[in-house]
Amino acid sequence: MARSSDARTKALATAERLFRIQGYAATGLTQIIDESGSPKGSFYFHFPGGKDALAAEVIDGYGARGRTLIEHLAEQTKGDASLFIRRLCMAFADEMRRSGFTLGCVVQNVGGEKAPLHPELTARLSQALGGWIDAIAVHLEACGYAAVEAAQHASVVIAALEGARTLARVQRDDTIFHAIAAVLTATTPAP
Amino acid sequence: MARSSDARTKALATAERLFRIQGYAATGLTQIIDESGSPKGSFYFHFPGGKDALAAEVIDGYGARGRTLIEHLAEQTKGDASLFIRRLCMAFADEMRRSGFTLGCVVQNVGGEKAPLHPELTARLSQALGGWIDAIAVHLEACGYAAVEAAQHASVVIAALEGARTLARVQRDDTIFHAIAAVLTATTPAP
Amino acid sequence: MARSSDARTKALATAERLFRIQGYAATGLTQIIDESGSPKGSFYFHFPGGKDALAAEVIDGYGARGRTLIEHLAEQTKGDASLFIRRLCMAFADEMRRSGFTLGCVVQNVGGEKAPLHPELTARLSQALGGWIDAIAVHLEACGYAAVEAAQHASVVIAALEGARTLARVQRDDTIFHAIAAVLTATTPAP
Amino acid sequence: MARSSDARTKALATAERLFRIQGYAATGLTQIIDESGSPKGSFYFHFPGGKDALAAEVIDGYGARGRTLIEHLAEQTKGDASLFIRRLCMAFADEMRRSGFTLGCVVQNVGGEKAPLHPELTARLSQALGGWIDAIAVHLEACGYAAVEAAQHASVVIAALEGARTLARVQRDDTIFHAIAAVLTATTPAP
DNA sequence: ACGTGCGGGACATCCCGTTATT
DNA sequence: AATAACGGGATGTCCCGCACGT
Repeated sequence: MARSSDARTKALATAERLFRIQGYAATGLTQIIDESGSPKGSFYFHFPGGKDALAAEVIDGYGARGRTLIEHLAEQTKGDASLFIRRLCMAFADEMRRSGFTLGCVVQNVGGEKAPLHPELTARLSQALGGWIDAIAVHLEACGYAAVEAAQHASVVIAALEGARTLARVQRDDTIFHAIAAVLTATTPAP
Repeated sequence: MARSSDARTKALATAERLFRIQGYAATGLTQIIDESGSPKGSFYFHFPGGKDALAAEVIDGYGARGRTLIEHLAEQTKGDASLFIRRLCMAFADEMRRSGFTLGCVVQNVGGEKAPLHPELTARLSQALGGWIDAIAVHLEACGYAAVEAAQHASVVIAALEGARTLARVQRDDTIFHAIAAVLTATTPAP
Repeated sequence: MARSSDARTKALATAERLFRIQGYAATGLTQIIDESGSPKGSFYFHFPGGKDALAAEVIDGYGARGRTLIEHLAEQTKGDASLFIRRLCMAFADEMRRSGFTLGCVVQNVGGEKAPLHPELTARLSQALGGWIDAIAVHLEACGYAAVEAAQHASVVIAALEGARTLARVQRDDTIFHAIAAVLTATTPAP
Repeated sequence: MARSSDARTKALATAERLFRIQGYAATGLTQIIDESGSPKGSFYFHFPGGKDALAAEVIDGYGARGRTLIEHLAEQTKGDASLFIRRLCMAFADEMRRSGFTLGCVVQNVGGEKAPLHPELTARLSQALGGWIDAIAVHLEACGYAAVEAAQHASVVIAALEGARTLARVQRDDTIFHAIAAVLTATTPAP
């Protein structure tokens, strides 16, 4: 069965990258089309809803992949909440370093421009965030956290990592991720 | 005619507000001029460097005011690190709630669009962040933290609060600030 | 919809006319678009390089058409250099008169604003001029001039005609073209 | 007696230079004011008529100085029309070379943008040109030319020199001035 | 699914001329 | 005679969304 053209896929990947680096408003459709090498004429065939529809798909995909990463890490660190958090922080630090401190978070960048203006997109962003927090909370609970503390700690982990990306990009330094790992594992129960 | 008009001040205040709500690229000069009621013709008289120069001043002012707020809170909570952190989180939560979950952070929004692309602005953003972290670290040390731990904890506080704004705006909920207060005060030394 | 629209052609023709009357800087893109009736939205589709790219094409076209005119006149005056020069001067005088003494030369007008500032455009202008001088020199040689004198005389003919346009426009009088014809044919070999 | 401020003089000199290099429309008042170092606030005190009034004075001054140069050269070459023309051409070539092939003619540049649009300025340009041609014609007559031929030859000399500046700037080469000297002295009466 | 072209508006920037103040 | 500030418009550029035809 023929899979749908890769024009869609390439446009989505390029848009995600540019949204993470430049944000939503600063990224023009022209730039997305040019850099993705995808054809210009059929953009509105693939994305009838235009730039917002593309952003919606980017958000969903980015959210799902983030959740998958978390679950993958959780499986590798069964029962050890401290190790899990450290691994998660290091994953963020690695990506940041490898990208030359250029990659931000789609949720943060798009949310910072659209949150109060575009309810539908904001709901999607909230879902992405919620998915990550849930996945972390599930694992923390499996590691011995009480339900309420697990959810609370999970949300703080995500908040800290989100903010850490801003710090790391602006300071061009990834030590903040180590700091978070240290502080947020200080109270974890022994595995 | 007034010798020194308030056009500059009004433009800066409006720009700061809009940068916090919409980000940098999504905020047009026209919107700043219109909403601030400042004159159009003399914009480049007041800001010869254009939009970037205006952003630079916004960043510096925002950074300085943030530092002042932190130092003010520190004076009110002498010796009590836990109380200080809780007060700080509540200040963020209050502003977020009062703004209807619309106000983000200048550093986060501008940094998310400019960090890897505009070194001069990025340096200013880094200075603003550094000022906040320093001010917190100074106070934590005064509360009994060792120097290294004080700096580390201070940077995590800022990272968490930065990220919390993203969460709060997107989820339209300020409980994240309480979660941060709870988690980050779990290990503070007794006053 | 026509597969290949005439918007390009119309924009180029209008730009040439306006450059000849008003020069480059004084001619706005808006005026070109308005007067040519060509669509605004697709201007940068047709001329991705903007105003400069349009000027480059205008220069090339104007240069080529000038050369064609010269070669046409040369064919009509085989062996008679004096007649050729007189015909050429009269062609300039006719156009000047018919335009109500408004039409200058693209090379002169664009060159006067860009010559030292824009090397690429200047090179194109030089090519246009060189083409005209070459075409004249070739014909003069065919009329009995020695190679060196042919090239020299050709360049003087072009210089005089260029300057004559300035005189004619400013004085609203085309007698200068007759003066040039008289002076520059005083030394031509008999046919 | 106190002479009027040099702000006027500096503005006029700078405007003349910029008009010769860039033309009228491409030269902003801001640039004139900045480069001349003259105060901005009092520009409209010195030139109540604005940019056009300044241009008018530039033209008059440029025309008068050109006429003076011609008369000076004429005095140095009494009775020798051929030497006079050669000296004149060399003066143009020298200035062109010394300026790095950047200086055009005020009459040509301003006339090319304003001739059909601004009768008053055009009249001034015509007067400047007429003054030069007259001065040359007077001298040629003194060298033995008949009145009609003197006037005719004078106008061709000016036309050729005007056009030569365009060629020289665009080709970055001053040989055209030598060519003109050679061709236009081929028929001069012996001194 | 894709290239070409259109429509109209917004962008940051810079312009020239005029004020009130000194 | 110069300053600081304004008014409003124009600049070139680029945008997003949508037509066509293939």
